[in-house]
Amino acid sequence: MAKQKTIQAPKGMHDILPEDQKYWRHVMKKSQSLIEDYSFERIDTPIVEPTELFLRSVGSSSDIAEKEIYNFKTKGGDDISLRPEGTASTVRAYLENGMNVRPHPVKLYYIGPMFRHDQPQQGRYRQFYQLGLETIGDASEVVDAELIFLGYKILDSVGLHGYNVHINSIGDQSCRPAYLRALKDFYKNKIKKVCPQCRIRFKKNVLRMLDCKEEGCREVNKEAPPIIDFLDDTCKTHFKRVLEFLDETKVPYILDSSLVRGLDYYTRTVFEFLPEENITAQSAVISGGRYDRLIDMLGGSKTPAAGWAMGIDRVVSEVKAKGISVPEIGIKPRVFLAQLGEAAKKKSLALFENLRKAGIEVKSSFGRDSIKSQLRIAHRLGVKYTLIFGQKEALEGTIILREMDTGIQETLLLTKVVDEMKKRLKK
RNA sequence: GGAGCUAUGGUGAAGAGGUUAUCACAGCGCUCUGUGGCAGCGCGGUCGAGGGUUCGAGUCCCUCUAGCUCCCCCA
Repeated sequence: MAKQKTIQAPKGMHDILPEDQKYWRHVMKKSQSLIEDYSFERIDTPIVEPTELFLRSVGSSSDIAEKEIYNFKTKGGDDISLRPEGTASTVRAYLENGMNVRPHPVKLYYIGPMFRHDQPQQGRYRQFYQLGLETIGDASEVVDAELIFLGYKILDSVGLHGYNVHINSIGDQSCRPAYLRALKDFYKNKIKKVCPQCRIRFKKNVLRMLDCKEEGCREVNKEAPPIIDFLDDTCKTHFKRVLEFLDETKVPYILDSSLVRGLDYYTRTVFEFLPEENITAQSAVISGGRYDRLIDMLGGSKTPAAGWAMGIDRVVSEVKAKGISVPEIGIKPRVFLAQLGEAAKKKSLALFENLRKAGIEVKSSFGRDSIKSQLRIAHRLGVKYTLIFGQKEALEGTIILREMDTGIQETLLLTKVVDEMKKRLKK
């Protein structure tokens, strides 16, 4: 029979191999414990949702909706999408499960894979993992600040330092329209100087013109009126107070009037965590903001909320790149149980379990037959002792204990072996 | 959507048109059911896929696919 050709993972998707699991576990454990200390509760939602949920939340003119969404029809004809982010699902679950009657704010977090049909490159995958926080039902500035502070603490706790919070306010329904008009006026007679993409943005979403990276556009944008000047009193006060809270927390932040974010649902505060140096399009490890209108956009009553999402893949790859040491996963064995012959093999399983139950870090390789290969494995594992359990021993009810460093062997009674091992390993 | 680079056993590499594709490490097996850390021997690739040029291609050309990277954009 001809050899079958192997199958690759879908484009932009990859496996997380055993040797990398410790980094993932480290990042998730550290962040989860901090988040739970701040009384966020975990929520898990389906990885697919009705496509309309994302179109309504993220905005139909956003890149996510226009070209990055994985959508398909079910056999029943429903239009379904793989989730491109977590906030919409969380809010949907909040509304659907009547969480609006719980004491507010409702503080939720999620961890899981997200999907965007995008061109893969460094720090950017079609399936990637996010950890996100949402605080629903509290309009006060301290919420924004707490979220940002917590993000900073999380990066710190996994061992990543040197990140700045880039922050801006993009106003709300009452003051943003005036700003958008001003922006339109500003760009009107400069339209031939900006890139083609921006000409489209001019019609669809002027705000996005501000964070265009094209050389020509950046030049133009320098002259653009800053949104701060257009914030109304409540938005301005909100922003000011968020910054005051941040001053207290000592989180390093940078005011960035070009930061507008790609999702339509944001109001007022928006922010990104970026490294001090070598900023690229994929540098943001955490980003988020306030979204006071999303919940009513999704059919709830008007409820203020704020949140952020962290790209776990990016954090993990930074942790690896920086050589931060993380705890190993699994036991490092101190005893190897080698067995040979049918009789011994049969009894080995029970013996292994007895040793394990006694708290002895033991490994074995039951499938192997030759003592030679078993000892070789024992050696590679770096165990201190190997227990050799053969035909003869199984018959006599004994077992050989070999000290690996010296090669000294002695015979023990099978009934005594667990106690003896416990005693020896204590030293 | 646009651009560049890459693609040889599991991993890392050699092979710059010509006999059975080389090496290291790892894996597995055997020598060896009774002993490891430097043993010996063996197994496993048809060279990303498909076309083309040529007497002859891993080696040249084309297309596709994937990986990496950049633009766009995002976590």
